[in-house]
Order: sequence, then C-alpha cells, then structure tokens
Amino acid sequence: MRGLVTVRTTELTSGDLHTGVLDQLGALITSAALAEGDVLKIEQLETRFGVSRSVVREAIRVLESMGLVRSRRRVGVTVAPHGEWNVFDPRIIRWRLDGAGREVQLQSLSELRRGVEPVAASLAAQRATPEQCGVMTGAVMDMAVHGKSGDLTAYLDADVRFHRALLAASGNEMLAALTDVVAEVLAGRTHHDLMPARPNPAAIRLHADVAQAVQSGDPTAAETAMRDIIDEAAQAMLGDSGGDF
Amino acid sequence: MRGLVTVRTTELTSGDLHTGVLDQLGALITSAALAEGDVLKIEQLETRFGVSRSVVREAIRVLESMGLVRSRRRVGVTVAPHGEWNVFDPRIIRWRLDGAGREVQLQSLSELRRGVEPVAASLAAQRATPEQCGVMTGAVMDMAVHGKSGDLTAYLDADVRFHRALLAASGNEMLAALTDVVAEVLAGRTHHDLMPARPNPAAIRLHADVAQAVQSGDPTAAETAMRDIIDEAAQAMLGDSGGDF
DNA sequence: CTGTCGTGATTGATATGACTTTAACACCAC
DNA sequence: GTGGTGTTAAAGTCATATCAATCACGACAG
Repeated sequence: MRGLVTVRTTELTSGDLHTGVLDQLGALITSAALAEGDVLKIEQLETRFGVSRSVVREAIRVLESMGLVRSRRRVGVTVAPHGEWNVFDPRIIRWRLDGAGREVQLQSLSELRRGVEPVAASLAAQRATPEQCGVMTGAVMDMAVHGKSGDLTAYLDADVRFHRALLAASGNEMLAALTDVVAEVLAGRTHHDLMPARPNPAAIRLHADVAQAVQSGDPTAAETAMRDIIDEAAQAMLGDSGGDF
Repeated sequence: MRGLVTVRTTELTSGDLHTGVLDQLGALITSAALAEGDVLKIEQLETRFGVSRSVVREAIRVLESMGLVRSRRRVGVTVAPHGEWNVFDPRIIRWRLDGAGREVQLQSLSELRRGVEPVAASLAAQRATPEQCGVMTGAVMDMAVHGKSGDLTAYLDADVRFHRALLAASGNEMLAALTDVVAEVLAGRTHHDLMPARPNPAAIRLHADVAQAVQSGDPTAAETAMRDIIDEAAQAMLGDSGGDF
C-alpha cells in the first residue's frame, strides 16, 4: 500500500528497484550532497524512496560493500570517510564522472593512466597475439584517416579501439579492467574541447610506433613510445587548444 | 526455527550473517570451485547455509555488484564470466590471494605496481608535504638498519611504511587506494623466500634516492629511481634467491 | 559530585509468508 | 518448421514479527 501514497521520485531505472535506490544514494554520497558522518535511517529511506525494507537494505548492503557507508545498530547508516571508499569501483567512478566532481575524477584517472598504459604496452609487446596486433594497426590507420579529415568523433573511436586492444593484449586482467577508464579519459579530452581541431600527426605516428614495437616484441620501445603518447597529449592540452602550434 | 535444524557450517565470521555467506560464495567463485555459467538457486542457498532469504539475497546483491554473478528471474543466480568481475575490489583480491590463484594474482598485482609506483613517485615529488617526506626518510633509515641486521620482518615493515607514505603523498586517491596491493606484493616476496637473506644495499640506496628526489621536488628523478627499485626487485627475484650475487 | 551499573528505548538484523513480475519452456495451431 | 500462446519456476517486492545490540539516562553507592 506504500506505493499508492508515495510517488516514486525519479524513476531512473526501469529494472530492479534496488538499483534505483542505489544509484540515487550513491550519487548523493559521491557528490558530497551527503557528507561524511551524515546519518541515514533505514525507515526514512523506505518512505523517502517509497520502497520496502528489503529493497533499501539491499541497496545499503551494496553501498557498504563499496565502502561508502557503514551500518551500525542503534545508530543508523553513516556515510564513511573518503579514505574507505573503493575508488576503483566502476559505479563510483561513473557517479563522480556524472556529478560535480567530474574534473577531479578525470584528473585522477589521467594520472593513473599515465602509469598504467606504458606497462600495458610493455607487457603487450611480450604477449600480444597477431590478431591483437592487427586490431591495433588497423586502429592506427583509422586514426590517420580520420585525423586528416578532421572527424574528431571517428578519430576518438579509433583511438579508443587502439587503447582497448593494447590493454587487452597486456594479458593482465587488472590492466584490461581499466579499459573503460582510459576510454573515459580520451573521451573527456575530446568532449571538453581540449583536443586540437586537427589531431597532431606526431601523436598518430607515436601510436604507430607503439603498434610496431608491440608487433616486433620490443617491450622497452613500446613502453617509451606509449609514455611519449601520454606526454604529447599533456603537452597538447597545456598548449593552445585549437591551433596546431 | 531454521537454525535449530540446520547446523550453521563454518561459522567463519563472528559478525553479520550475510558476510559469512558472502565470503564463502566469493571464495568458491574466485577459486573456480563454481565455474562460469554455474547456476545457484536462492532457495538452495538458504538451506545450504542455514540462513533466511534476506541474508542470502543481500549476499547475492553484493556479489552481483562485484560482477561475480548475475541474477535473472526464472533461471537463478549464474556465475558471471571473468571479464565482468571488478578485479580491483579488495575482497576479490583478498579471496584470490587466499585461494589457489594466489600466484597468478600476485603476478597481476606486481605488474600493476610496476606501472603505478613510478607515477606515484613523480606526483609525490610535486605534492608531498614535509611530514610525508619525513616519514619516507625515516622509513629508509629503518630499512638500512634492519637490512644490515638481517631482520627481514622489520625490513619489510619499514619497506611497506615507505611505499605507503609515497602513495599517500601522490595526492591521488586512486593511487593511494593501491597501498594494500603494494604491501601485499612486498609481503608476498618476503614470505615466499624470494628475498635475498640480506637485502641488497643498492635497493636501500634507491629508496633513499626516491625520498631525496621527492623532497627536492624532482619528479623525473623520483620516477626513474622508483622504476629502478622495481627493476632491482625483479632482478633479485630472477637471480639466485639467497646469495648476494 | 562522580563513577558505575542497570534498564529501557531505538534501530538495525534476521526470519517468514504472501503476493507480483519476468521469462524460459512446452504446447498447440497453422 | 514457424509463430503465437499459456504454464510455471524462480527471482523480486512487500509487510510484519521478533531478535539483538548499544546508546542514553537515571538510580544508587561512594
């Protein structure tokens, strides 16, 4: 009978109810709308979201497993300090990218990427299959084509394909799991107009260098070329955004 | 009344019931005792663990949020393909380290670390506070002392303290979140007798170099020195384990 | 006045039964 | 065979009852 009284606010998810509650609470916490130490009562949440106890509890459990909240008897559900968050949880990353902390999150991810991708390149040079090499070189060719034509969307797509293949070829599942992170960084750069109107040919060449080094099984060359890619991108973003300097 | 009938097997956790179920199921899945595609029925799990639906459901929800299982109506809870696992989830890492896959997991973590720590060093050189520098240099001194005396346990402790401080000083929460990972790699090396009986003095010097570079605000030097640390460790493990070669 | 102990109130944790929704599967008509 | 349709297993949701922890507060001894 609860559903008749309380209008279910912001029916974001068509699927399971707990997902909706989870998403909303997660977004609130990660956006600091709920600050560390804030206390939630399960009963409040039931009425607030117009769902039953089971649903709220399941959402809370998941939030707890992400380290976002802690649940204690007689006290309630309290928002945990940032230091306890599982900041690698894809949902948390997503919430922060979608919320106010987008810039900060992208900064963190970029720094992480700078460490991860060179290692992935090095490992890929030792482990990549011919198929994976093919995907990479194909992606580089597409980058060249769309870079020349100035189609930034298609360029981004090829770029993501390249990095996805590289991370997969690293043969390390943890590195591979960061594919979405890297893709997000690349996309963020494009969508924030931090890309030059026409991609730097040098960047494309560097991608080709990586592909070449991976294919010929040269870990060191692959690693340094990949580091150059990231440094080049950083340079491009620091310089004028739009010119070809 | 269920509790009177079914003996609660392996009461591993003193705390919440769902944690116990979660741990057991998680360990089973990550150890491949439950393979991809295997199907679990909630009702089965109720009787198997001697707990109520609420408890099972909450555990399943968390497993689902980790990407270990997927729950679908009319079919049950199925073990998800490895590619969907949130391999950065601390619990998953823990389960794998404690289970049969320990070696593989440590290998993944080592490779990840090789990418992460140099970046962390670079960032720390730009952001570390004097206090953090103090902790690092103090840790290096302890490493020197215990290294000379051959007390590997105390050496490990100082080593972990050093790397913990460095990652924290990076000012990047994602890098900082990998502290436990790095600590685990370092500990694994010691506990698997992959350390020389007496730590290489060169390794200690490299740690000092990093601390020095961080303190003087030299990102490049910090990064390369950190890379040297990791390469040295790899060398030491490849070489004879015990001698001073 | 202070500290200890007991007791009640508050809130999460668990158990359970009833009902709803989804979708796999089988059956039937064509 | 192809396609529509009904059956039904299993998860999803709701509501309620009871258990258990623990915090607040007050009584009481010192």
